[in-house]
Amino acid sequence: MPSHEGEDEAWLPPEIAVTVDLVILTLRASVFQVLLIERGEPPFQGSWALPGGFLRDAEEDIYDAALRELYEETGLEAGNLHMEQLAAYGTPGRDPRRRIVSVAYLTIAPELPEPVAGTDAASAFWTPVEQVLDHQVSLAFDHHDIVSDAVERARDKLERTPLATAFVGKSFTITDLQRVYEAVWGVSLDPRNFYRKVQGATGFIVPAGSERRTTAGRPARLYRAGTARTLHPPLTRPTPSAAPEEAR
Amino acid sequence: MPSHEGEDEAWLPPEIAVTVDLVILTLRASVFQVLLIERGEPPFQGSWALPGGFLRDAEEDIYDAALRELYEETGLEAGNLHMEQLAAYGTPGRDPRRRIVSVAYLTIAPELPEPVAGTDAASAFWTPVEQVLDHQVSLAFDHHDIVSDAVERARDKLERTPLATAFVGKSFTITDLQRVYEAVWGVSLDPRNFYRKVQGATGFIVPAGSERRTTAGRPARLYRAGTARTLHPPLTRPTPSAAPEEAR
DNA sequence: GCAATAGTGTCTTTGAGACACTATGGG
DNA sequence: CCCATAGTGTCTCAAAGACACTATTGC
Repeated sequence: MPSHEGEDEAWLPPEIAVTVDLVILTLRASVFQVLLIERGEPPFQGSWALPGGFLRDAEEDIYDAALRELYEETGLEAGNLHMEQLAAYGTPGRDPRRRIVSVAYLTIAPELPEPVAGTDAASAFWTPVEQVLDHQVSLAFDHHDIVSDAVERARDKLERTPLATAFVGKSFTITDLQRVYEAVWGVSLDPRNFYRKVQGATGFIVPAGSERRTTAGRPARLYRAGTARTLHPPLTRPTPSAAPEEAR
Repeated sequence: MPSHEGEDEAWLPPEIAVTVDLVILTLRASVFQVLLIERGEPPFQGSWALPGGFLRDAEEDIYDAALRELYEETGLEAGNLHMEQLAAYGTPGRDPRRRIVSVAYLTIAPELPEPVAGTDAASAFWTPVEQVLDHQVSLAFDHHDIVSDAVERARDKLERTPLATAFVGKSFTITDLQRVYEAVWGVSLDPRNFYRKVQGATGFIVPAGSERRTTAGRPARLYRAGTARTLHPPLTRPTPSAAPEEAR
């Protein structure tokens, strides 16, 4: 990597501020929801946005910063939570104040006992993902795009990874899992075929002993997540383009 | 996003340098290769590394910076090339000089007429991907991890997107495509089944008129990439874990 | 008994993999 | 003719989707 574009010796790289943005997804009452906050400061004061913030200092790891923001915004601890990096967003002008590169994280949380607890609880709330995707609510910065990317990533990973188990508690029924797939994919699935496929995916779920009583009907067996990191065979999503004819 | 961790008013976000790193993948003589350079400056002077560099200034878009580096290192222009963001890498200490966040890009190039042309051609060379994955060559910084992630991404996208067409020229034969899959996945495929699957994937390839003569054998029909953005049905990779039994 | 949910079995169609065969070029 | 590569057909098995049926609870 010789000389930087042939500039003079005094050339120094531009100094840029780095933030993390969190797309925290969950199911609440079988509805696929994302955590949003109302911004208390400019820019976009009063607008809705993803939780997030600047790296605390030049020594903080990006992943650690995401964990820290997660805790500050929701009170959630790292344990048992799925969090993975989504992408970096750094278009000049995405923040009107200054140049910022934001690293977005995708976080999946099981349904929580209380709406949202944490430092900024007052201004944080769950919103149906569909309302964001449909532009029924508009978000600050490029956060709409980030949510879109995160949802697409989640939908995709449901097919070939046990990600769905991150949406439910340690023990869950097969019907619980089905609700995850239905809510995230926005489809309805045949429970009998779903049973067969989930059971057939090696290492996806393993029996967890007891049963769960429900208000009505036969009690369901409980399962917990298996050790598989990928699903064989995968749980394929019903093709949204029902008949992909004529691709010319 | 109220007060930043309750620090005093004078808190300012840390200033961080942003770089781009390019994982440029291609097939050369049916071998899956990645473009590496020999570093001419510290740190890691003399080591092999991915091409890349700092953002030129605070107004340069990250994607544009990746395009610029691509041109500077290889002479390749944006057109007809596949380039997508891979991920951000920002572990403190990954660069011994200072804190750096690097945004890696995955680039797929068709086999090029000459080895590598460009500003830094002298120090750039193609290396078999397998040698990098196997640690037969070691790379500066965390570039080994970046290459691993890039290869995994490419392998994955071959299954469900027409990414393979980015490895070949505008016109190609089905056998050309098969060589891409075989080299990237590191497997050998049955040409007859491959034919059926590629032809059956709607919008993957469309006939391109003429035929191509080869040194021996029947001339092959030429195709060009179709308009499909995803493959239905997908071209599934032979399960590397042949029999994923006993996932407990 | 009835309502409601959990779980099983069976049939049909589709696609994957194995592999025999035909087609068309150059020597 | 032979060799090499291109392309087709056929069989078997696995998995997806549709859907009838049985099982176990609360009332």
